[in-house]
Amino acid sequence: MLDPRRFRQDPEAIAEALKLRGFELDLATYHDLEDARHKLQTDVETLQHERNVKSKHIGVAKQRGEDIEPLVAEVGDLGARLDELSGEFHRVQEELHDFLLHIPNLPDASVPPGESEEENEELRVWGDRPVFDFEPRDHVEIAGTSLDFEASVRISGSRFSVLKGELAKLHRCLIQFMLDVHIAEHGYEELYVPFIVNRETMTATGQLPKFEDDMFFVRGEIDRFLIPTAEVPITNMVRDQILDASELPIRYVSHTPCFRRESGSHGKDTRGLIRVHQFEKVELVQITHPDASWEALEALTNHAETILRRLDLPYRAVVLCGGDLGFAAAKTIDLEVWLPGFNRYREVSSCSNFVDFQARRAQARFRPNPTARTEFVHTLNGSGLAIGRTLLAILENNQQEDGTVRLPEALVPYMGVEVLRF
RNA sequence: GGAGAGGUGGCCGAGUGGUUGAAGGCGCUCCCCUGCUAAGGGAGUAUGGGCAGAAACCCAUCGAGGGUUCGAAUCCCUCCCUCUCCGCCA
Repeated sequence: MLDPRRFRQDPEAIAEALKLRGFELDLATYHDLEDARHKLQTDVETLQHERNVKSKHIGVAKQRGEDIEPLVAEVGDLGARLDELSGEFHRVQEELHDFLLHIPNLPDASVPPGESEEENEELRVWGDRPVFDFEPRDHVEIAGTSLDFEASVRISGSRFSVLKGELAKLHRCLIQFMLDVHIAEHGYEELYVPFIVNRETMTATGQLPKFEDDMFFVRGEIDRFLIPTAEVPITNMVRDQILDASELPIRYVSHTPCFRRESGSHGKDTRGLIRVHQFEKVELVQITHPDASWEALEALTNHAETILRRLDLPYRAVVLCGGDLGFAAAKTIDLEVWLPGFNRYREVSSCSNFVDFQARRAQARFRPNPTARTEFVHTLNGSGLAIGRTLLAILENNQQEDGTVRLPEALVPYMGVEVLRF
């Protein structure tokens, strides 16, 4: 959520800034709501004050043993008027709050203009794309029967996967490898978290209220959702907390499954492991001091890149343009791995700084020093990395003519072999 | 799933209808005292909002939401959560 004060001060400037991401702010509605809110709040608080004062008089009079009837009569229909006005006030306040919850974060000044991923800006390219003296296959062909979509369709439907044997093991080893690096070398603390979360949690990180249709809903006594990313439970570790400045930065890493409806992507990426309803991810989250978040974004991105480099996977880093930026992000750097089977780069990690946008929704604060007022922390996250896509990148980049796959050195100790045969 | 007990500030904890945003303690901040250490004395110390900030003033908040009342931390209802015992279970 954006700062309501900043909003009040200069809504036009906010509208202008949001244009970069292609968001048209409804200023007329905003002004109507804000004006109504202001008037109602003043009126309601005046009436409440009046009621409080009179009630106190009654209390004092009663204690003295005086007749309180005239005083009670004096209060008259104050309660009724107050009920009516405060009802209206709360309706407007809620409407305004809901309006603000649907507004995306402001793009950082360094975010390039643009409408779609076509206009993302390439930051750097790493590694040599493999050259094959045969026609490279895609991961579905390479994995053969180890990737059993016939089974996953029977079990669940389209956009799920069943991995078998060595392929399933490689999947597990990738998770282990990534966790090991981030914990031992990058200073992250590992978390095990719930995969089913409540509405408040989903609202704090920005998935709700706007993107409810993209989420898997779990029916029950209270509304719950399957997490679309570990960012959701991890960032909510600090929801409603007042941290001590000395606790920052907090670095968490967690491996979780991620569940996505992919509702708007019918017919897109239907082959293989690229876009599925359930996939695994090792996620990095940082909670930082507001002054430290941009530096932290660089560090976090580098932590994710380290995994790609250790796995000898050619990749590039791109800055997302305004139009491609996610709802809650102020700036995002995507890491895209080269996929020979598709002859293109595909996203394996998305590293974002949300500045205080999520923190404000989550009421995640810290105290700069023992006597100071609280301030919102900054939150960041990035995949380190998406497991399924990394897995297929390894298959496709390291395939050999005979259909075997040579493992990157970093994985050999985990797998116990150097070459996989499917 | 059954029975019971609870949810109050950073923490512990008092408070069953009236100047209670909340006693007391711990912790923390500042000051004083003390030749180190230990200890002592004083003052301060919730969050958000009205309102960019400061002061003053005002409003809201005692798990959440409703209700009763002139007035609710306190009474009533619904929900959520925690703990104890029993049952069940990996």
